[in-house]
Amino acid sequence: MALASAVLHDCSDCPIRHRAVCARCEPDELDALSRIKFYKTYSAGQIIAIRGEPLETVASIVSGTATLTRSIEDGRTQLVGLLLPSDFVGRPGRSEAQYDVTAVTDLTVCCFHRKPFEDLLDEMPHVRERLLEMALDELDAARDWMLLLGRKTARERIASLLALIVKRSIRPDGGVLGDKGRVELPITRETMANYLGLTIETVSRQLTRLRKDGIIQLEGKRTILIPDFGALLAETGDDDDGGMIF
Amino acid sequence: MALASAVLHDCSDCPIRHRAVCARCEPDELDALSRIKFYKTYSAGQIIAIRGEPLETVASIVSGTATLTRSIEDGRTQLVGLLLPSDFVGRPGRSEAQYDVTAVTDLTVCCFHRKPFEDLLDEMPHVRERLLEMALDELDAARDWMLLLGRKTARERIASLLALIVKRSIRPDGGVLGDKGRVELPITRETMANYLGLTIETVSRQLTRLRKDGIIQLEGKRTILIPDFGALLAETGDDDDGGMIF
DNA sequence: TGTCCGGGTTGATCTGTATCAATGTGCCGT
DNA sequence: ACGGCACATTGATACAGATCAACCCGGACA
Repeated sequence: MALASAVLHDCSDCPIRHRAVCARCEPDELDALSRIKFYKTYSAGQIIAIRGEPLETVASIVSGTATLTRSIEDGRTQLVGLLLPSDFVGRPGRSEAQYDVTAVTDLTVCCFHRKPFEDLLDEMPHVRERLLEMALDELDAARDWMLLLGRKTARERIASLLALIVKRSIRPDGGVLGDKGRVELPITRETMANYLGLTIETVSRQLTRLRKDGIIQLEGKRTILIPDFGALLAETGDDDDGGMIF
Repeated sequence: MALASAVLHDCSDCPIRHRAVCARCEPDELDALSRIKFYKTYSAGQIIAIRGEPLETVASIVSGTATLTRSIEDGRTQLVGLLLPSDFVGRPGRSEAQYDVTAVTDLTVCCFHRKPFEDLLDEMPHVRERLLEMALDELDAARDWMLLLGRKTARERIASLLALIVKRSIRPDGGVLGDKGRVELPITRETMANYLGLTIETVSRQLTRLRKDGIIQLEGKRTILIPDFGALLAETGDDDDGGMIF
């Protein structure tokens, strides 16, 4: 298969590398995708989709951050997915949003209408194969998060989240976004709390504790320096490094 | 496509209906599957796979219950999946177990060696399509569970688990396993606790509270009667009924 | 028939995190 | 330069659920 050695391949003129859609595509397939794709932008805080309401598009995140949330009427909210550039959102075969989707920063997405996208899937079996791999990766990530939510302490949760964001900042090609050891948090304390199943006060307290213990340094509210990534990993409660090599 | 009207189709002589593998298969495809399948049995408590160790098979649960767990060295354990008859376990393309898999009752599984199964996948695109649907369903379930683990109270968690087991006891063809309103718990209090992110003591206490409040009746340790399923659902903390119709 | 043992329940107490409340901080618009 | 506001930190207290501990129950087995 041509292009197979490149794990990810740019989607024609897409400024980012779609993890699912464009990997392993032939040039004519990229053309076919290009004909049905279109871009959309959202501003920070904007609601993209609401659970239960019609959603007739699927999309790749081009830039910015979005969240998937589930919540109960009394206001309790749980973040169930963090969408970063190259992530895919939307489910082939389903015409209603299953989660609330919100832009937490300014956001650009590359969209496809669901129906023509599904038609293309039938012509490009490797895209469906790739979607299956991604879905299984997401499932593994969700189950890791279940361990975090069910059994980890507040401190371990914070450390795990920071480690996750660092790992996600490292591109699959090995390049690093930004300085090594400096993490730009793409989310507020409230979003962190909703991801971790904690309150913002507990998030804040544990961040200061980690700072006082020398595990992290805070540079402003949103930038975190990690002098020793191994020390951070040791705080996550995980046995292993989650498959990272250093 | 023949057999499409039957949502599930028996895999040749399999005593159960595989949700993924055999749905929508043509007779010759069922034959091909039959040639590479084999059965295995485990006794209650037996370990089937260990995270990180080689696992060269995928399988469907025929009868009995198994669990997927993740745990940390200090003993904290989180159940990340409950495997009931017709569930699929194992990941195409991966040769190591990602979770600990344990039989909690006597168990029969229908196995396929990974490699020939993957080869068949390439010849039967609808099986991969079905696997994608299942993976996405599992992902939705995992995310629902994240809401439970992150934000629900102990009482809501117990009610949610009971509701889940009731729902899973209802076959997709509409038939009900066992009496309506009578649930046979396939798992111990410890397993329940590990699924719900609680301790066994809390599980026990909340079950007695639900009993005293008339939501459930306990008949022995493992059998639960639910006089009013709606009342149970009202205790789960969920807005809706999860797509069930009554 | 006794006792052993895994699983379950119940009680007393402890503790990590939530809750309630006050204060700090940076940024934007005017 | 100055409110005003959203976001964040810090402190005091409350409480749900964990922990520690005792006891119960029923089945296996000598």
